[in-house]
Order: sequence, then C-alpha cells, then structure tokens
Amino acid sequence: MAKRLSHQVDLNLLELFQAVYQTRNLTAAGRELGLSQPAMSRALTRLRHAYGDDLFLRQPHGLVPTPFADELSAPVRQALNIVRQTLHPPVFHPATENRVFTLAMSDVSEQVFLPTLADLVARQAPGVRLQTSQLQGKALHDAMADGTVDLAMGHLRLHPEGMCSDVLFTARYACIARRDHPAIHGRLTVDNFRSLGHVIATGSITGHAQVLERILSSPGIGAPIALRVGHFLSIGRIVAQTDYLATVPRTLAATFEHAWGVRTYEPPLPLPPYEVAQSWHERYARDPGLTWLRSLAYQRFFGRPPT
DNA sequence: CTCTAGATTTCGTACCTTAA
DNA sequence: TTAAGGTACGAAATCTAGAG
Repeated sequence: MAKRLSHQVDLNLLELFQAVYQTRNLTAAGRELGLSQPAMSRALTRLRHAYGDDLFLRQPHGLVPTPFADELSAPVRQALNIVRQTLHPPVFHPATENRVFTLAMSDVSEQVFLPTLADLVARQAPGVRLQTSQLQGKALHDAMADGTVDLAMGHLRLHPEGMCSDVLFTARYACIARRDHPAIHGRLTVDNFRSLGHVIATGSITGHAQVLERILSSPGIGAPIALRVGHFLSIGRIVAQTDYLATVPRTLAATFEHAWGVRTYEPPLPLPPYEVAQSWHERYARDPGLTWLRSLAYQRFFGRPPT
C-alpha cells in the first residue's frame, strides 16, 4: 500500500468503498447507503482522487477492484469495525463473563456489606470473582486511575481528582464497652465518655479515625485516646478485655456484641452521621462491567438502579 | 444456430439546489 | 463560498426476441 491519501478523506467514503467492494455494483451499493447512483459515482470519483487509484474498473460483469483496492479492503473493513464498536460499545453479560473486580474497602466494609455483595455477584455472575485491596492515599488513587483497583467502597478518604461516587447509605456511630464495665451503670454518660480511655482504629483506609479524633479532642470533650490500632476488627476483643470505650459504626457494634459479648451504648452526645459511598475513577465511568457492579451495589441498598 | 435491432442496465458528467 | 447530493442525460455494455 504505497499510495497515500492526497488530502483529508470523509470517512463516509470508506463506507462507500466497502459497499462497492462487496456488491461490485455502484447502483446496488448506493441502495445500501441510501444514495443515488450519480451521487455514488461522484463519491467514488472523490475516493479515486484521494487514493490516486481507479479502485474499481468497469468490466462486462460489473466493477472489478484493482489490486490496490484488494489490498485496501482488509484495513478498511478493520477500521470501520473499530469505528462501529466505538458507537456500539461492548455489553457486559453477567451470566457468561469471566472477570476479576478489585474493591478497595476497609475491614469494616468487608465485614458489613461484602458478604451480601459477594452473594449477589455469585448468583448473577458465576464467572466473576471479587478481591479486596487495602491500598490507601495516593497509592489507592493511582491504582484506581490505572484500573488496578476498580471500585472503592465505604466511608473513605479519597483524593477527589477524577473521582465519581454514589452515596449508598447514611449510617451512625455507636459506643461499645465491656458488658460488666465497673464505671458504666445502665447507660453511657457524658462523664463516662470524657473520662474513659478510647480505642480508635487509625490504620484503616476509612475516614472514621479523622472524624473521631476531632470529636474526642474537641474543647468541650477532651476525651483521652488510650489506644490506637490498625484495624477496626481488633477493637471488639480489646474492648471486651479492657475498661476502654470505643466509638464504631453501629453495624459493626452489633457484630461485636455477638462475637465478643460487648455491650452497645447510645453515644451520650450527638455524633454526626456519615455517608458510605462507592467511588470509581472517571476513566472507567463507561466500563460496562464496572457499571454493572456499581448498579448491583446500588440496588442492594436502594432496590433500584442508579438514575 | 447465428445475426441484428431495440430494450435495459449501469456508470459518468453537466448543471442545479441546498446547507454549512 | 464550497462541498455534497439530486435530476437529466449521454455512452457503453449486456440482454432479449425475432428473422433467416
């Protein structure tokens, strides 16, 4: 294919080339494209001029492609297929797809809503597998931007640049302490909250630690932070075996009650609710697989697809 | 079967209209 | 102003039917 286009070519001319190449008949190709025969003839002239080749020769049994046209046909067909694919992007078929999705989430989210999500995925898409990632900060942002991590879920601190998100639900905090705590009688008081040592999880990718540290250290409260740990899930057992107090997501408190026998208390002062969201990078906003997964998570909480 | 004249088909061009 | 498409028409090749 040594010849070069003499000037910019209207891409519709490639459709014309393809139609004429297939039909070997200008009038029939014109019917396919909705053009009159003279319009086809004129368009073919433009294409001939652009390529500097006759492309098709009029012969007794129709238009016969030149060797150059034969050479051109495969790349033109491929180019048209690529263009058509951009207009009709691939569809994700959950029942038959094989794909691994990587979800960035805290240990809290793994405990609280990953089981339900995993069950939904297993029912609808048996070939799809999930794995979680504990990346945080810039590493998480970079991983989401390059597609290594597909979706981040939870009450997360994310660098906002290029991020999109759906709020899945709003949740509240609860306090937990050991069942036979010597200083707590019936209900948790403001004095208990101020004087008892608190356990908080600071190593997690969630934004809970920031919120709780601010509350505990605020001028009117000044509660002591006795222990900082890396994971929320460690807190239940620690609280069960010490006189420490902890403020954790309410759903997690319920889990700790069953697992470690701790007791859940209403916070003695108003704590702000927090939002749990799913976030993804704008580069993958139209990824059909990711769109399906996001929709599944959204329906899990709202009973309907996102608008 | 062969030849021939008219009909039909198909491509190319001139000229006009339209829309950007 | 320019490019693209339509109508009208010419040219060339093929098809078809009738005559010899």
